[in-house]
Amino acid sequence: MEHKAPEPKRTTLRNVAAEAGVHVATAAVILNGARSSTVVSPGTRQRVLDVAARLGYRANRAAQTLRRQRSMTIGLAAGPVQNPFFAEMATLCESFLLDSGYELVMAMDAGRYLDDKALLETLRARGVDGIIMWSERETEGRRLAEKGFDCPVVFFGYPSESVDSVTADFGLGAQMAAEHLVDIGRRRVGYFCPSESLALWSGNLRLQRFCDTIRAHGIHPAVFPYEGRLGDVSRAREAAETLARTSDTFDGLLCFNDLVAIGAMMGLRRAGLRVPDDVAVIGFDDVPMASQLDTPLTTVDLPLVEICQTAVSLLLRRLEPNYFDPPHIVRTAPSIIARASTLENPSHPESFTVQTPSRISERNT
Amino acid sequence: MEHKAPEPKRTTLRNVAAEAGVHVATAAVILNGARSSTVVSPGTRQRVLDVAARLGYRANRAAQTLRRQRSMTIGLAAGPVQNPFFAEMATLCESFLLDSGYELVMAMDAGRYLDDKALLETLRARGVDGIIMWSERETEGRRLAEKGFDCPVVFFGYPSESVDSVTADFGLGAQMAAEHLVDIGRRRVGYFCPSESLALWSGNLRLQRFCDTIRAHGIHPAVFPYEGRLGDVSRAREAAETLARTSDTFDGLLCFNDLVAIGAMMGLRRAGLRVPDDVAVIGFDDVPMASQLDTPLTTVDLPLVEICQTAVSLLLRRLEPNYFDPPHIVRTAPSIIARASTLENPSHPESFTVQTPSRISERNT
DNA sequence: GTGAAAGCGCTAACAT
DNA sequence: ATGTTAGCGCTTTCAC
Repeated sequence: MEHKAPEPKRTTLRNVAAEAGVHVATAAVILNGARSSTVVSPGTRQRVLDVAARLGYRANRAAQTLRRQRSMTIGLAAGPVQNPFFAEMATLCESFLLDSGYELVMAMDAGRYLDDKALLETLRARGVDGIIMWSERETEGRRLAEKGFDCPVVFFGYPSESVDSVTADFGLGAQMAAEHLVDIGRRRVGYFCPSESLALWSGNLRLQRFCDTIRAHGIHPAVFPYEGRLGDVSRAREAAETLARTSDTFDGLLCFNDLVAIGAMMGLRRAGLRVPDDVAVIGFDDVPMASQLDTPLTTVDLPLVEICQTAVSLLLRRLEPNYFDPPHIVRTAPSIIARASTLENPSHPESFTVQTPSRISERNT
Repeated sequence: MEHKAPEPKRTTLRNVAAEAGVHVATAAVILNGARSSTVVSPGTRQRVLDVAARLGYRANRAAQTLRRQRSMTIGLAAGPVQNPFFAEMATLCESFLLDSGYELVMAMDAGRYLDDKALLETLRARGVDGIIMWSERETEGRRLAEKGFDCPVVFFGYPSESVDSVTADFGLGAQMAAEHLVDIGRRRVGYFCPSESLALWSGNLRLQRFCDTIRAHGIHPAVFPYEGRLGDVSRAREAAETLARTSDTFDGLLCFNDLVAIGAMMGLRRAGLRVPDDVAVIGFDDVPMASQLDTPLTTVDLPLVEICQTAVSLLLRRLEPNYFDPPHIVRTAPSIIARASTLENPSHPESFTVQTPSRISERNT
């Protein structure tokens, strides 16, 4: 039993041209606006436009890409989109790219945890003109990009000598968090993080600077790493619960990120500890859920909008012909958003202050 | 100051062929495995393979797409990836597609809330061979797909007469949830949902069947809609808080989805109500966070893996030449996962049972 | 102001 | 077993 005819062949430029009685080249100039010396008469233009509209013409991207040698797409190689931080990042990048006429294609990886080299290759094979890459460690992909990939790459992560990069001052963030814990009177403070984060540049930075800052206050910091991945709330919860049951040596915790902090708060609570009364908790990223929790979470907020905006413009700049600037390094400053999870007087559970230092954004040439 | 030379031109099939001393066509058969009558001698094959590896040859997708008239990509038009349900859906679809040699391109929409017609067009313009579309309402996009788009489309949503669709029995889910609330002794039960959901097929289904089921038990159900979007936890929280402060006519709540339920629980708690003691709460979707909450959430779990798997195979089937079956409708059954948010005796906060009816998957011809 | 022609990189039917 | 040929749909330089 036949249901439908084979698909209607798509309208091509040739069809439009024929129907309008002009040459394909003319139609091309009118419809796909190649900047050309060609000027067309208003009459012809309108006629072609009309015909195109009537026939529902849409340019064939593959053909355009092949001919123009650029696809007007940019690839994003980041973490799994299940992590709200990366979901947000993807959305922001896409938004800024669209403003410039580009489209975003994601190397989603289907949770297969390919190495980032494969991600890069996949993206390039898909014909992207450039790549925004979350790069937090010395990986094969990073090395590949650094020694000169066949399309421009921008890192979001730690600075590179040979590739544009945009980075956030995670150290400062950790310092602010540490000082905040001390400010509210906590003296037995620790850093709680999944093992995966220890391999990351920013993970180490957070850890180091947190400890340094705490020590500068004459306090001995504790570090509580647990076996787990960055976005795994349930591992964080289990680990925190275990930790709380086997040790009571802390009253303040900086967590690697908000997801970890959310897990931690739940684990602590299951173990009978109260947040912030017994333990103050701080996260990183300000994911949407953070402000909605029963105990809203104090967090170090990265200027993600600025980060994505910058990454996009750096990349698009590289795409301009005859642009051979040395690599840029753009640094952005985090801010701390204080909420109930670090409230001094936990009687009313709303956020009490938002401390936002002016953002620095310097350029290093 | 010059930083790097213009990009190295990519290795093309012609380069490889020349270097290996064979014709491009031969190289094409060897490297890009076009199914052809052509058989090559092992010697030549190896030589070409070696050269290709040495030169780092990768096929130009645009050229292949243009020539083959298929891109080996499938588009996904669904909700925003910030919603964990859609993030999961995207990941699953991508995974199944990869298994079949296809890639997933997402119409992410950058939070611009384009109508789905525009989404479809965007995807098609990007050259996808087929589209998986979340379709829960009579929209322009749905109509466009139903009257015959120029590539196959599969709906995830409610059944269509002219397009393949996969759907979950949301009605059954709502019924199970309603009965569960009654079972645990709740008598003043309501349905809590964002206004956006009322426009959705499944939203109405949940609402209707919930009310019907409740009435069948001789109880008068309440409906609490609030102004808001599907994935907006904060609006749900505010609405629930307001509701709790202005009315105490409920002790059991079915929420449109888990995100709404999470917001609801927080709002209720802020208003001084306890979950499940004062109000039992149920969600839909079983998002990862649901099981991790302080009060783990009872939820109606959709067989998302099965749904995505099915959508992918239906779509790929349509792509086969000479396949003209009438539209398929595949229905999947939800199950209810009972956790602490509906515990009868809320003394210990772990999940106490997982009730999973066998899944039905029928086909309608 | 418009048309002609060449070709982007690859594939598939056909010839040898 | 390999080479020839003819484009896929579009852009761009150049000629008219």
